[in-house]
Amino acid sequence: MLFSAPPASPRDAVFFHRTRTHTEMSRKYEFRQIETRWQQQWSRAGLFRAGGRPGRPKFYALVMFPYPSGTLHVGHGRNYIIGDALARYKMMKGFDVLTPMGWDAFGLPAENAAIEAARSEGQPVHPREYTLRNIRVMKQQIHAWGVGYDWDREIASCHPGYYRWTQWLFLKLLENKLAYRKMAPVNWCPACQTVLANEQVEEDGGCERCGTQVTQKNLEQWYFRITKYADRLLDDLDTLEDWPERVTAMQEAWIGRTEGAEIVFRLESGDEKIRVFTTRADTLFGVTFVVVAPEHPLVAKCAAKMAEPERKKLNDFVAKCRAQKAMQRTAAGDKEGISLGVNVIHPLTGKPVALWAADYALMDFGTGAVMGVPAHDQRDFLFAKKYGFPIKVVIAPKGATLDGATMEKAFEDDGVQVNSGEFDNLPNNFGRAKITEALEDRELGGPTITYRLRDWLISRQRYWGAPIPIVYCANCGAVPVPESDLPVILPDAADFKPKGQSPLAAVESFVKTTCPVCEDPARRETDTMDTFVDSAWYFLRYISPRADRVFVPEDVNHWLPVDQYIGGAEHATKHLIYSRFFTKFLYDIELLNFEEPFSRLFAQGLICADAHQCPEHGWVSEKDVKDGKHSCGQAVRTEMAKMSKTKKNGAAPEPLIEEFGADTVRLYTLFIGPPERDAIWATKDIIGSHRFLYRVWDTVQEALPQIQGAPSQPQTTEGLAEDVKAVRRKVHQTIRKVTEEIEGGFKFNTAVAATMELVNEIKRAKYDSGGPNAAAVLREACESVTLLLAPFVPHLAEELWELLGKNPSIFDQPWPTFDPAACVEAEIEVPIQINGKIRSRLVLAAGATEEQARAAALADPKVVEALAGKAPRTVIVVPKRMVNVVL
RNA sequence: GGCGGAGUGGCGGAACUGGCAGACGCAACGGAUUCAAAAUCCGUUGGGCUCACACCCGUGAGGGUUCAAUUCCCUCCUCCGCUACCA
Repeated sequence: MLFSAPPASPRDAVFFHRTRTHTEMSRKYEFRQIETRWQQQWSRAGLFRAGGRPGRPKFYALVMFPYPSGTLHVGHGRNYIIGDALARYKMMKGFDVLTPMGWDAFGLPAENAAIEAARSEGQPVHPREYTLRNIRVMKQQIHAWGVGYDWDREIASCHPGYYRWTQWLFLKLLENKLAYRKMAPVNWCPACQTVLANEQVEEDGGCERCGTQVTQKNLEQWYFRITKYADRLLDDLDTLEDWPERVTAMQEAWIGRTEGAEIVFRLESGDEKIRVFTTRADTLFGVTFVVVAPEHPLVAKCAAKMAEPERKKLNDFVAKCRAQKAMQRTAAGDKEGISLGVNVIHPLTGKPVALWAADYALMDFGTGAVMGVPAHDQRDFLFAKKYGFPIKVVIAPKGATLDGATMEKAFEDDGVQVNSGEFDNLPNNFGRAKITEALEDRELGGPTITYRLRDWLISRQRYWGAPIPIVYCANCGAVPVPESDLPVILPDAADFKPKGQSPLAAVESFVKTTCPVCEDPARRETDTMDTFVDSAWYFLRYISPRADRVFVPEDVNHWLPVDQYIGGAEHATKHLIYSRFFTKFLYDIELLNFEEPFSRLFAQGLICADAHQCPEHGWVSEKDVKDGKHSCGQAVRTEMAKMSKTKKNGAAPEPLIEEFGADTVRLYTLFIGPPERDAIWATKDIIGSHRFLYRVWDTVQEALPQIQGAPSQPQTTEGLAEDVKAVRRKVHQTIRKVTEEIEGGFKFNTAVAATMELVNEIKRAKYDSGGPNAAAVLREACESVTLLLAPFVPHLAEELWELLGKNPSIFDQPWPTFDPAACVEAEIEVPIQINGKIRSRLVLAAGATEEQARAAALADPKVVEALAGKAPRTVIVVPKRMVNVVL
C-alpha cells in the first residue's frame, strides 16, 4: 500500500508527502520522467530542424562551437542555455530558426592526451579516438540540459569532409596571394615543440598551453596576409553596432593602426639608409641620436665592420637582448644601448647624429628604428640621460620656455616649434604636417601608417590538424595540391611526440609523393594548419554541411549573416578577427554577398567558483577539501576563478540534473545574474529555482479543476474581486516585462524574477467566488506563465501546456502578447515629499490630472501641518510617480 | 601607463529618460505542519534609535548641479578584463 512504501531518498519523501496531502487529481512534478519524455518528443518531431517553417523570416542563432576537451561543466552550460532559450523564444516569435552545433575538433590537447597515454600506459590513444569519445560525452551532456540543435547539420573540423574545404580555402587564399611562405623569427615553445602565433604567447612570455618560456627561432612558415585587410577590419567595426563595445575596443587595439611618418636617415659613410617611424615628425629637429632594435639587420652589418673587442661587446649585447625578449623586457624599465660606431645624417639639417642599438626599440613595431628626441619623449629622455646625449628643445609650451640642460622629464604636450629652422613659431600640430611634406619633397620620407596587427602565422609542427595542401618539388618549388586531389588526408602516425618537426614527417607514405606539375618525385608539406583556420569559416559550412563544394552560396546568402552569435569575449582578438577576415575575403572573391559574418554578438560572462590549491598536490577539487584543508592534511589556498579543468573547480551538471532536473539547472543558470557579467556559481542557491518550479507546477495543478472549460480570456473583469483583477493586470504587465527584458539584451535574470512575482500573485488570489470570468482570469494566468517560461524551462512548459488541454509543441505557439489596456492600474499610490523627503502617501486614481494630484497633496494632513498656513514655494508633480512640496 | 567594465543589505542581484533604493532569490529568524527530523507552507528581515508611532543614517570616498542623484558633472580609491618601452 502506498503509505507503507518508505521514502527512497529525501527528494522522494517530498513526493510521498505530497501524494498523501493533495487531492487525487493532483499529479506530482516528476521532472525526470517529464524531461526524458519531452527530449524524445523534440528529436522525434524535429523541433530544431531548420528550414521547416517556410515563409517565415529566418533567424540564425549560433553559439561558438566547443573544443571537445572532455566533459562540460556548468560554466560551459551558460553559453548553450542562453542560446537555447533564445532559439526557442525566436521560434515562438515566428521565426524559421537555424541553430546548429559542431566541434572544433582539431588541436593540441587531443595530441597531448595521446602522448600522455603513451607515456603512462605505454599505449597511445589516437587523437581521433580521444576526440570522438569526448564528442559523444559532450553531446550527451548537451542533450541532458534540454538544449536542442539541428543535429543533422553537425560538423567536426577533424572530419575529412570538413577539412577538405579548409584546405580548399587555403588554396584560394594562395591563389589570391593572401597565403605566402617566409623565413622569419617565430615564437617557439620548446616543450610543445611547435611554433606559436603572437596571440598564443602569454604576457609573461610563456606558452599559452604549457607555460614554458617561449624562445625565438628562424623558420620557414606559412602566413595569411591578414594585414592587407587591416583597414577594412578596423573601419567596419563601426558597422557592428550590436557588438559589445569591449570586444570592438579590443579588436581596435589589436589592429593598432597608427598614423605617422617614415623618415630616412642616411649613414654617414656608405649608401646604407635607415628608416624610422614616428608619430612626432614635428620634433625632427630635436633628434640627437637614432636607435635601432638589436634584431635590426643593420646591427649585424655594423658588427661585421667593427674591430674586436667592440664587435664582441655588440654581439654580446644583441645576444642578451634576444634572450631577454623571451622573458619579456620589463616595461618602461631601465634602458640599455650600445653604439654601432657610425653616424647617420639628419635629413633636414645634414648634421651627423649617433646611431645606437637599444633594447627599447622593438623590431616588431614600425620599422624597428626610432629617432631619439630626448626633449619630447620620456623614453628617449631617460636613454639620453644615461648615455649623455644632448637634449635639444624644439617644442615650447605656450607662453613658456624650456631648457634642455635643466629639464627633469620630457615635454610631451603640444606647443610651438622652436629651434626648427624654417618651421619655427608654427604650432607643432601644424608643423608636423609641414615637416612631413618637406621630407616628401626631398624623397627622405613621408606620411605612413603602421599596424600592430601582424600577418597570421598558420603553420604548426603538430599532427592533429589539417595538412597544408602543398608539395615541394626540386624543379617547381612549392606547388599547391590540385583541388581535385583534396582532401590531403591526415594519415595515421605511430608516434605523436613532436621532435621539432611535425610527426607527419616520419610518415613516409605521406611525405613521398609526386609533383603535380612535373610528376617528378616530391615531398609533401608536413606542417598542419592552426586550428583557428578551421574555426574561421565553420558557420558557413553549417548551411550545407554535406555539400560537395565549400558551401552553397545561395543558401549561405539566405541564412547569413548570423543574426545572433553567442560566445565568450576571450575570442575577441583571435577567432572573431579571423572569421571577419575570411568573410571579407570570400566576399571579395564573390562567394558571399555580405562582408561581416555576425550581425549581433553577445559575449556572456564567465561562471566562477572557488578553486583550491594544495601546496603539495596543486589544484585540487572542492570535494577533497574540508575546512580549508586538502584530504592530504595540508591547508589549501582558495581563490575565486573561472571554472576550468586546470583549476579543477568546474561543477559537473549531471548530479545537479539528477537531483533537481534540467529545467531547474537551466533556470538557475539564467537567474544567476546579468548574462554579460561574470557570475559566481553557488550550488546552494539552486534550491530557490527548484522551489519555484514546484510552485509553478502546484499552481497549475490546483487551478486545473477550476479552469476546466474556461476560456483563455475573461469577457470582462467587471465585478471581480480586487485580487483577481490585480492578477489579470499582473499577467499583462509581466508579458510586457518579460518580452522587453529578452528583446532589450537577454536580461533573463530579471525576466525570470518578473515571472516569479506573477506566480506569487496568482497563488495569493482567491478565485472561487468570481464565476466564469474569475476562472478565465486564472486560466489566462496559467497559460501565460507557461508560455513565458517555455524558453527557460522547456520540459516543464510542454508538460503543463498539455495539462492545460493544449496541443504540443508549445514552441509552435505564438509568444503571448499583452493588452496595454489590461496593464493599466486603476489606482496608484504616490509618495508625497516635503522638501524632497517622503512624508506621506496618497492613493490617486490612475487618470488623475496633475492639478488633482497637486490638490490632493496639498490637502494631505502632513503637508498642511508642514505648511502651517503658508503657501508652498513650489509643488512639483511627476504624474504617476510622486509629488514634491517645496516649502 | 592606455582602453574597457564594475563597486548597492549577511550573499547573488533589482531600480524606466534624474522621481518611493533594496524587486526577485539565497541565507537567517519566528510560526504552522510533524511523534520527530527533512521537505513544504505562512510571516519577519539594510543600519541606528524607539514599547510603538515617528525620526535619523544609508548605493566605494569626497565635492558639485538639482525641488529631487545608485543614475548627471569633477576629484580620488579599490577590484576585474584586455593591452603595454607601440616610437
